Amino acid sequence: MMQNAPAQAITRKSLHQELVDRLQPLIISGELTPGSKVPEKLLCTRFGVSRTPLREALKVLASDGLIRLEPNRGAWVTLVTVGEVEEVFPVLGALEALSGELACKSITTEEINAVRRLHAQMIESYETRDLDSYFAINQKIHRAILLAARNDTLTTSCQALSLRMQRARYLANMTEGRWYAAVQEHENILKFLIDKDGRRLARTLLDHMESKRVSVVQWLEAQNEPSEPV
Amino acid sequence: MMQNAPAQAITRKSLHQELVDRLQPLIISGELTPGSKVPEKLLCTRFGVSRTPLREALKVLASDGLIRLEPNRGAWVTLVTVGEVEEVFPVLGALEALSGELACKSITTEEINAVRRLHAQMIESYETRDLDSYFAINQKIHRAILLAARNDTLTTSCQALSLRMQRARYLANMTEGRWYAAVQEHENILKFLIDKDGRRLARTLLDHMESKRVSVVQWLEAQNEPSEPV
DNA sequence: TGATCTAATTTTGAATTCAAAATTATGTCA
DNA sequence: TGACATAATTTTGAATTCAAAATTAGATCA
Repeated sequence: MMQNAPAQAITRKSLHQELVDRLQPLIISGELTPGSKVPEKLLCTRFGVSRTPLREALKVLASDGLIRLEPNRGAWVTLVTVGEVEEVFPVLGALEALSGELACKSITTEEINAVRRLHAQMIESYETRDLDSYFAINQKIHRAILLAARNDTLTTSCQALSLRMQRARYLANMTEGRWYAAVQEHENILKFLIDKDGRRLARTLLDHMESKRVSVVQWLEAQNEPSEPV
Repeated sequence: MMQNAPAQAITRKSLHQELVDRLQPLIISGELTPGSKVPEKLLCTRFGVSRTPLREALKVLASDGLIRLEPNRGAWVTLVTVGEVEEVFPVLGALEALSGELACKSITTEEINAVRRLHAQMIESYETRDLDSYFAINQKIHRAILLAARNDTLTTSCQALSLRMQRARYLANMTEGRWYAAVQEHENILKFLIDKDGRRLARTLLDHMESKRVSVVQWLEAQNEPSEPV
């Protein structure tokens, strides 16, 4: 009947939402192996919940494209394919460009300063070649611009797509040259944001995303070289 | 390792997916009254299913923004607010603009001819003042361009947002002037598509969406005039 | 009358149960 | 042995059950 309450039992908001929030990082981080089956039973044990809320969460994650449901065969962790990257990045580019444009219209001085500080931190991470930290701060900058756009729908859409790419982007090992270029792009992003030049910021964010796309695709193709593409 | 069968294999739809597909039209059409509670019990009876798959479907619809889940209080049909429209249309505009740009790169002559025919039909609906038909064909044109863009992610994102606006757009009674202007915009859309002028097509689609936004907001505000906004 | 408290009822959230499908294991025979 | 068929087991999908929360109805009293 009642299962013993495991270490960190979940009590907060709706259980399925909590599970969505907990499963996402497992997928992004690769702890749930891409291409593998979602271990329903194991996850139930781990989170101390029954199958009902877990399966509700899986339905939501499937509609976000993080997992794929095969009727009568279970749930599978999707893997980032070149085709998907080629599809998602242009969309993400368009959305980030919009976020830049809108942000320039409503961003406050304080918010700009916050981005300025984040940028400085990111440069520091770049100089010490701390990739993890670099990625994390990078994310924060993009998110800060997104929030300054004052459009929750845009934020949600961006985040959903971003999530799908995050696995790949995390793993994509930057070359020295690409890394340098990315930092230069970010200098421009900061500049145009300070200038509140929406047009140029949008353009730069679009190009930035296109560069990321190229970089991620290159990495993926290098990965697929030795083993099988899936 | 695990190489799966072709994606388009014989996939019976899962019950929850079937329910999502069935509930969407009920919400779009307004059969489920905006702002009202989702009648869980009634829907179970109507569709002859238990609460489990229905509730799974509701979670997915909630993540699409068509309903809102209030913990311990049930599911509520969301209503289109001015704020939401002001948020969604710009995003939809950016995505449709992208779709136009991409479509110009890959659309075939046959597909252009299909749009041409749809356009002609739409003009006919306009001339006979058949609003239902006009809306339906209008949708098909936008969808045809979207499909020509060859980007499933873009299609999915657009459709999801479009769905949220559809209720409002459906109800928005066009003024004679607005309707005429919309038809003119569509003349340009067709022209730039035939010319494969991605730049101008994108621009036109963006402006078109902006016009729609204004039109829908006006209608919504007229609605909110007599009664209370919720 | 109507405001407030309490009990009954309904609804919700989630665990459990159960049938159907898929997977794995076992046995048969060329 | 190994290809195939069949039985046992596991997994999945969905109905049912049950406890908790919310809502409604009813009673009490100022």
